[in-house]
Amino acid sequence: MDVVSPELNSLLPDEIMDTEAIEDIPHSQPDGTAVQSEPGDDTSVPMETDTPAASENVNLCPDAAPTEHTQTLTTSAPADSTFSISTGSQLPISISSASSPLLTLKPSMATSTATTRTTDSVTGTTVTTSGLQKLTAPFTISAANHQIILNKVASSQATEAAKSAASQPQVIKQDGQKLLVTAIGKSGQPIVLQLPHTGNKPGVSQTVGDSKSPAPQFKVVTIGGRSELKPVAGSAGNQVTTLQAQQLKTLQIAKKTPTSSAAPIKFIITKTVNSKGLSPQTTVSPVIAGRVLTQNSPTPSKVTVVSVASPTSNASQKSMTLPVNVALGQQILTVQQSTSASPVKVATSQTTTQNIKPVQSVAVGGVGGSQFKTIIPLATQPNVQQIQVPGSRFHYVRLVTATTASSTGQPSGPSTSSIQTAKPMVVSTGAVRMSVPIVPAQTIKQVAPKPLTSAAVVTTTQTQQRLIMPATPLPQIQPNFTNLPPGTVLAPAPGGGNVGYAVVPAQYVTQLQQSPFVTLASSSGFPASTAIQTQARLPLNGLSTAETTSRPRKPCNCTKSQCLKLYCDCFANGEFCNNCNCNNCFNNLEHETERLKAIKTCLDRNPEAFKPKIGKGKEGESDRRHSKGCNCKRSGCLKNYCECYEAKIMCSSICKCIGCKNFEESPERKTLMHLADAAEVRVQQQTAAKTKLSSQISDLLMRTAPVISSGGGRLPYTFVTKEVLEATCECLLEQAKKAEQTHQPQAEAERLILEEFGHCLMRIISSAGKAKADCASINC
DNA sequence: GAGTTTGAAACT
DNA sequence: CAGTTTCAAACTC
Repeated sequence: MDVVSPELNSLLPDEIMDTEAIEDIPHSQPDGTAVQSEPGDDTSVPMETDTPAASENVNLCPDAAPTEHTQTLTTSAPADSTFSISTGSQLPISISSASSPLLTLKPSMATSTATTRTTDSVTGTTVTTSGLQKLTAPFTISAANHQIILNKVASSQATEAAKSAASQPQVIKQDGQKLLVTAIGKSGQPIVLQLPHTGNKPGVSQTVGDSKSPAPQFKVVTIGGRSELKPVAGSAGNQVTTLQAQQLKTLQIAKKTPTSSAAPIKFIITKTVNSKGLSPQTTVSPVIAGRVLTQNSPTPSKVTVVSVASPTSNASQKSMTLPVNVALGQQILTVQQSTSASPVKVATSQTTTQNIKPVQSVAVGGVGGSQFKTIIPLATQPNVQQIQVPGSRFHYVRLVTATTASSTGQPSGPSTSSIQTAKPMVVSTGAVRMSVPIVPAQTIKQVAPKPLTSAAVVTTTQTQQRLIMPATPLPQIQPNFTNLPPGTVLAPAPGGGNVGYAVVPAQYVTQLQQSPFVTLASSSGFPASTAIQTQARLPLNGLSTAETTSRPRKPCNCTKSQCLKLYCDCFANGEFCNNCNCNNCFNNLEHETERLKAIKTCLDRNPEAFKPKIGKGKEGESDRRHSKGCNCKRSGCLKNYCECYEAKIMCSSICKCIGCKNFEESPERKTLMHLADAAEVRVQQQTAAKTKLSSQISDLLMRTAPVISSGGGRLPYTFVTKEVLEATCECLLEQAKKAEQTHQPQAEAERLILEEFGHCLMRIISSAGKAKADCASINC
């Protein structure tokens, strides 16, 4: 299976994290395509925050004994001890194990994430591990010091070396219980994760979660960003299991600096913890840029997520009560890098038999079976997993089909562990998974488009969706993220098994979910009920969010541009054409390749092509002005031909217009504005009147429906309904009370009541007349 | 709705 | 960078 090229991966925001299920082959994608890593994939997948390649290939455990207390990760990989994690036909990830002490997790697609679903060998609980993304981290596991060193695949050479040695079992030593993660930050400083020492010797089964052995803890350390511990509620189904093998951790570590985003930080953590032999002291010691965070947990079986270098840590440290199973000792930590320094929201898919509400679970699988399971309650439905990335303007939603998201646990005995069966790990491929930023129903602050390499974070209320990302491997296309329009949504492109992400306007997510594509691409069928709700939009060309939100974009009518040029407003706004009148439209997912080329062309021509034209003006000038200015010659800049006028801003000094009348003192402009205002008021009034009338008519029609049905030859409207009678009577009674309270004479009271009755009759007649006329107009 | 006008985008 | 062409929206009838 083809994989997305590293170049393409480099284009994808690191925040985009998707998880795919890792399954046994029997649970693999319907087509059975297991992604195999390609040599070319071993080449460094460029990441903007990568440390120099030379330093990425890490071998931090020279003293590691290759065979001591180790188990191969790919127990059943027949030929090369390589198991592939296929993240679906579009998001393949392969993990190649090397026989050397170095254990290489090599996602063939950097942006792919993996959701590993394994079946606990003992408890039979199915656990889903999410979070492999951009996992280009060959890591070594030190047998001497309990360290696991994760690092990116710096070069193909390293990977090839790892591959060549794949025939040999992976050696993971548990002596140190230290976990070293490198290449996470730009600084190149490794992160050392100190694995908990359970005190148990390797190979000795230990029950985790019971009264004797508290649940193991592991700490997830992030570089930069605030920390927020994602509570992971262990469920009753998290039974204690005995581990015999490595434990897999998948960490997603954001690199970006924390932002003002209110989105909680979450991690996608997949961990297969082999707490056996680990000392009771659970310590995660990340070394970040020389900083070492060491936190000791009194309860070795507890998982702690710690955010490092989080200046704005507002979330209390929460412990994830993970029922970590005691196992032989080695841990596999996969670090999912993100350019965001802020931690990312953990999104893991839960697939258990437990009666748990929408949850996301961390599935843990190991040679000895699943070691623990993490259940993360979700606010959203199981099939729509939101991934909020603080520090990013994106909100991601992972669309998970029922195959993986809601798959039931596989009751399996101790001998049915998927990993134990040594079958290639294959991420559920048939499922449609998308990591797409979405804007929740409520408008949130988002981060303006910034270079991924930039640590600066600019918050903005803009929520406009733009499209930029390639869905197919297009190495030659490298959009300038600096100029990318905000609000990019990533989604897997349809139809292609080798495609990665497609840039989808956020609102298109809903479209996708409801479109046949999703249904077709999804092996299990994607519930349409997971539609994402309303989404805010960015100010468009200076218009406020409210304006753009309340006013749907006009459909384009392009005929010759294929909607792949800036002539097309949809394309220019970074949106897919939807409900447009265009012909031969290529501005859709089906033509993602062409579209991406067009995007690149536009960006090459004008790096700011997708930036809003209306921006902040110079100091002393209007707050809003056209970025380039207009060039009007004949319209006097008083027609919508003029982009300044269209944006309801005045021309500025940078405009090159001739005969401009779009300035402050222009009488023509004032007149036009007044007329426009008056017209707008009229339109609003008319709209309100129509709305009110329609409502009334609808109400009347509903009330009179039985009468209509029983019709006869009578007037189709019987307005003297029970409700009308009651209302009339109430009016009359009220009038009588009023007369009584005011001590009116009886004659006067009767007069008032009759008068009120007359008013009621008039209202009834009036309504009847209107309804009749309107009904006649609509052939009622 | 068809035709015209207009100016931005694209092209040379 | 300037001139020309293309294009689709805005506008007019």
